[in-house]
Amino acid sequence: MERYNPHSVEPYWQNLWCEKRCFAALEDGDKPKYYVLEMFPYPSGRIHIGHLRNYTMGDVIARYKRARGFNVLHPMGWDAFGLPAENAAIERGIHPSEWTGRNIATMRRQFKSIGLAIDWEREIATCDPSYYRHEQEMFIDFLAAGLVERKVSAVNWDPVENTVLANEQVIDGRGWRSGAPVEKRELAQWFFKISDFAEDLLHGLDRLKHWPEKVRLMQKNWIGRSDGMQFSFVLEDGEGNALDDRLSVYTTRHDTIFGASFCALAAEHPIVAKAARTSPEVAQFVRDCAALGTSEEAIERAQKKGVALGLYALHPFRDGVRIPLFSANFVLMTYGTGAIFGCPAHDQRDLDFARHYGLPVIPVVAPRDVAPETVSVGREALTVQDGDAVCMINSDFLSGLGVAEAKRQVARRMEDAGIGERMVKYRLRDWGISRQRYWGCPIPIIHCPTCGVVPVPRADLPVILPDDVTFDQPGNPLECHRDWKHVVCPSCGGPAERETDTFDTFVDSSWHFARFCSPRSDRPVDRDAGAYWMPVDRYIGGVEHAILHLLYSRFFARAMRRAGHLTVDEPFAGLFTQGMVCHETYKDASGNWLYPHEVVKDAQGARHTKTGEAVSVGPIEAMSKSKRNVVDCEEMLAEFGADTLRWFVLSDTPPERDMEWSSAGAQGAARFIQRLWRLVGDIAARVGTGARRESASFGAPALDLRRAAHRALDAVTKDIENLRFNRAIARIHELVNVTAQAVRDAGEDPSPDWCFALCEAGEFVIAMAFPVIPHLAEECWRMLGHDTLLANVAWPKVDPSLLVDKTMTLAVQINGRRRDEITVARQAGRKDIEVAALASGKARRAIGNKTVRKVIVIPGQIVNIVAS
RNA sequence: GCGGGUGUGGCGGAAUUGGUAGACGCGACGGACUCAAAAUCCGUUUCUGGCGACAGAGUGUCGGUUCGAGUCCGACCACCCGCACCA
Repeated sequence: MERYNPHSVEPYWQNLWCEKRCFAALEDGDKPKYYVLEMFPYPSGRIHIGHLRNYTMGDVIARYKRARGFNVLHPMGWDAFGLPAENAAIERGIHPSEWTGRNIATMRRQFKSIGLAIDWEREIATCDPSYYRHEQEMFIDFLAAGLVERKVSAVNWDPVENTVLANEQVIDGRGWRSGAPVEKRELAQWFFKISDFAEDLLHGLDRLKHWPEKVRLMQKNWIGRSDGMQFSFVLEDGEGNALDDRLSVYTTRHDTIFGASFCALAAEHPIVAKAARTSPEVAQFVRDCAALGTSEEAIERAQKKGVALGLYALHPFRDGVRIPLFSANFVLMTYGTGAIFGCPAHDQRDLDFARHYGLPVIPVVAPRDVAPETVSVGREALTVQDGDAVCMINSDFLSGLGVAEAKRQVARRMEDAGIGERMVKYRLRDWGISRQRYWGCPIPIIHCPTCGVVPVPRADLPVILPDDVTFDQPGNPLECHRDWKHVVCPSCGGPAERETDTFDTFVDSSWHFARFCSPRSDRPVDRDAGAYWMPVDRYIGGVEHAILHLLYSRFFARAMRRAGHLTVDEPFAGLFTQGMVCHETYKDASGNWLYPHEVVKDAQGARHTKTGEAVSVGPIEAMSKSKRNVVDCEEMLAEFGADTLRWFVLSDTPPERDMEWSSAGAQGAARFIQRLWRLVGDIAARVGTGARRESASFGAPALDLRRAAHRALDAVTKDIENLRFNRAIARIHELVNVTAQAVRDAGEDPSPDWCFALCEAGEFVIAMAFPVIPHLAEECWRMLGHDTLLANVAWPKVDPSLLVDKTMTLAVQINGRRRDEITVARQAGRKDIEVAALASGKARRAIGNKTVRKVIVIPGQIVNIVAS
């Protein structure tokens, strides 16, 4: 028999699906909608195996949901702005738009060759002015709605390149390209006020039932709500003279106020700056802190250091108690008020600091059953959990109270005294969106010397990125462009300058899911289309976007709703985070990374294909260009065809886990493809392609096959619904095995009941495999005599009566140990089962001369005989 | 440090959520077909002992609950991920 040739078959069906517009998303009819979306790719050049796996998962869902009678939206677009295009321009002299355009063309062709059920009519690219003009318009909407702010903020500045660097471009405190030490520079930048939504973004997580718990938790921690209070201390100098300044601190542990033994201020705190004017020691400390750098590593290594300011805070509840003020390097100016009170007894960091500077350590919370005077603190701070078992000690009017009640009392007294108030704070910061880059969406703002900041009038949108820029000098090409930024002020008509910053590319990706609903609309989102398709029912992508992209998108949906563009505020009802594709790593004797195709493995081990030199095999890691452990997707397609690759990347490994690519695995998938093709060929050869009628009666073997087929269909349906593709594939394998055996059993000239059962089993296999291997499935469908497109055929129906057997098989255990298996009628009662189990020879032998004490019968599952 | 997760054959992984551990695939071994190879097909494949029927052990470790534990509870070990001076 000839072999199945994917290279001739696959393009045929791809063209036919395209011609018949099978995957165009329709909004008509009574069907329910389903919106499935994979995170859109950055057009980096070529697709890799990770893309293949990611988009195949979405494709399976899209095809399955279509078969289940949904109107499916499954679009594709390009996250096309970003730094690599500018780097290509600098390194290879190719314009970013040309580089990006070529990559898109290549990747589109590659995606089409893997047979994705995409509505290509809805394709978008974020670098297209027809896309980003709406982004500019929404920025102006958000500005009007008070969701945008301009403020000064620190950036990484490369003094040689004369440009701002992203955090990832700063390596060991130096610019990645220039190698120059990076400076902190204060620049006026645009911010989205995402922190306005902190509470809503936090609460919204509770409703996202179809998100992985892990991602919800990560977002929750990122938003970082804390409930505390902010209050202020009266200050004195060393001689006891009252100061005008008050010291405002934020704490979540106001119950421990009687344990306070110092206050610590960030080096950038205004009171510290004031103290530095008169104290050289403080001034030196401030300089040291500034020089320390801001990398997390540096912060981690730095000792807990501080300097006394010579000032004192007066305890709010205890007359005459003076608490010394320090500036300390572990206090952040950017959180709370930039100042804290330290309670060393119950906080390790405060304790380390207090021990170092010889400050008192007063325990204020202790177990109720311990005498307060016996509580002492050693090297470890006492961790206190709130609860009935602990109470306040050494704390004046709080002593004896529980932690929660103590907090209430302190808050009430401070509020009554007008020195503080309860306050909620968040870790979440506003989203800085200004980038001093060329290849991004221009920020539609004009700076006028007389009118100040003026939004570009809507009639003048889009602000288009100029093509004629050069990359031969450092800095932002838009800044250097000879005339682009020089404009007249739309407000006063005087000379003015355009904003030359562009948006962070996360802005582009924060609303693309909405644009797909109506990609050619002259509004950002057509109201009806948005209301119909949103939210995305299933969003698929890597966990690396668990925080930023997903949080920004959630913010955008809220902001768009406020501006009237959307009717939902959660963009993604369901989220699925898929694992990465990994591969072994290889190095030659001199330590150079090798590509997998440069390595052969045989009995002697791994060696170089050309030199024959021994190769060392390293750990299995995520495919990356730097370690060269990548396989080219197009080469694999040329070798195996799309179906084989699609089948392989979903087999074996659960989709949320990292999988290992291996050529043996791909070959195994290829074998299955051939096997399925032969099986369907065998069935067609035996039963013909004519009409088949359900036989009036089925022989036992044919009925068994039908049962297996319906059981498999039932299981696969549930598995696909739950995205357990590896299990679905295992089930399909099982049915293929059973059906292949049945073909042999049925013989060359099968009876009508066999014909029906064989056909049914074959068609179930094809229909179930279709979402994963659509080309072969279409081909097989036609082999069985159908002239319809399988892409348009409904998912088969399970006959529930075929899911139950006439008999059931139960394990028989003696004292929890399996000894035998019995088969009884499905309707057998507990007593019948017990009798059958006790009659089993093996069971009897295991019982021996022991006495049966008890028999536990779980119908359908197990019998356990307890004997002693 | 804080938070979360995972641990099952040579490997990827199943196990109806407390009920026959190892489905399915990969790899390996044996056999058939072939002059030969590829392809294909049929077996075997958790470990130990035994020719065998069979017996014993077995889901990171130790303990507990239960007629029954991979699954639940407690303690520990190992690895992975996220956040990280957040007051």
